[in-house]
Amino acid sequence: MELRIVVADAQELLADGLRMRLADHPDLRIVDHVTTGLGLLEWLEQDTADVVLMDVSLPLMDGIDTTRAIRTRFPQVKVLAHSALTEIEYVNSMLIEGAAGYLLKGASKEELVLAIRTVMGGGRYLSEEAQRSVERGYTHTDKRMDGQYVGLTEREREVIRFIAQEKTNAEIAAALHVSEETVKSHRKHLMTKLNVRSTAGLVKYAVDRCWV
Amino acid sequence: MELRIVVADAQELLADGLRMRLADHPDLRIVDHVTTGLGLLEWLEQDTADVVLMDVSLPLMDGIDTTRAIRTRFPQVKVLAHSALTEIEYVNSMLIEGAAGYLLKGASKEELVLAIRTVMGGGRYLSEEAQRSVERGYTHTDKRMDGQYVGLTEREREVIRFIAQEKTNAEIAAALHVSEETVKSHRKHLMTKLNVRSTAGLVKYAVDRCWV
DNA sequence: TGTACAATACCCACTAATGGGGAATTCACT
DNA sequence: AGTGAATTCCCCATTAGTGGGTATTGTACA
Repeated sequence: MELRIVVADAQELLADGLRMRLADHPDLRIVDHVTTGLGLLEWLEQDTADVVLMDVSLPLMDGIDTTRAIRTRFPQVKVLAHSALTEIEYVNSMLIEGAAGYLLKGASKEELVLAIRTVMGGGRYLSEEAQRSVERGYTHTDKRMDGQYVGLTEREREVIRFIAQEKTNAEIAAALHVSEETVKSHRKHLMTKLNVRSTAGLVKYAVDRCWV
Repeated sequence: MELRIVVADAQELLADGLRMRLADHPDLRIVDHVTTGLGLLEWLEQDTADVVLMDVSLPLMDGIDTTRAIRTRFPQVKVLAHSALTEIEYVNSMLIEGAAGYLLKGASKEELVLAIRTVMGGGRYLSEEAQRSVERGYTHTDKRMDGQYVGLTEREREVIRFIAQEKTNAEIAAALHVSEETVKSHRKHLMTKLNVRSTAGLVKYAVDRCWV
């Protein structure tokens, strides 16, 4: 009857903190922690878990992509998002990719336990701010208030990475062997999809997803 | 003979993790944790500490500014930087502002204890990557290899905050009641001081220092 | 008491980026 | 065969950003 929990967070210290908070719940056992999304997938190849406490901002493969991979390859594993980010973009993305809940890192011990038990019982758990974020819709602009999730293409991901690395359009065009016009086009699509007004918004998105 | 340690980190969970890691060192006691720089200063008004484990990225007042304030107002308190950031800009800034060491968040239990004992013994402790960062100099460009720290002025801080918030020059100019040309001028100075090539670099800096 | 420097504000010229509008190609999925 | 997504490229008008300056004020300090 023991729940096997894996923590996916870039900070190992955080896993220790979670262990401490679950100390008086012997049935909720943190069996291991991984620091990257890819690491988590490899771990799940070797071992089993009931629930993953998944940060959105993970190196190598972020929480959103990793959650999608888990739904495909390990559908029996519950994903409980565990992040400091409250933006609708991330909450929404995680839920669409299959997360059973979204817990903020500032949550209390009691909320942590409640969230884990809720998702293991087949329910959905949303922290208050995550719930508000979903209800409020996109904050950056007036567009896309439907909250519809639009994924980025591979090419768009490449371009936004370069942008966040302070590359100019010309440099990106050279690196991708396309014309500068194409890069501008991708940039335009990125801004529309992510509902941002400027490069600043693109950079913050890339940073949040550890794409830099 | 007990060392009083205060943890300043936006994530409370991290403080719990540190407590766990120091569990078998009864003389190293984490007496409290605060989640903002301002909160730390208020705490020090009321109580005493021997050492502060200070994250660079703190809300309200970041680790760099808070360290400067501590050196002035509580010079007897040792500051040990504890961050995930390894960029020379942050390592350098913390050391110049008076930090006695720079520890990475991925450090082991043993390194944590060593770092605390070193700074309490009057020494300076630098994590390997922090040491390399200092030696390597600025990474963004070829300029400022001397590693000299250049602080930002109040006005520059205001402007970089607006930029990271996706404001246009016209909007910033209106908000500050100056001409658009002045905003451009500040932007130029910011890029030179921070050694970045584009808005992307400015945004990342503001995000790292929790100025957004 | 200069003078040196930092901070702020401003101007001009040039380049880059943004926001409209399209459009052609390929490829996958009906 | 048709639809749609992805990628590629183009034009044009406007705005933003970059890099070269200058002027004023105030402060620090030799």
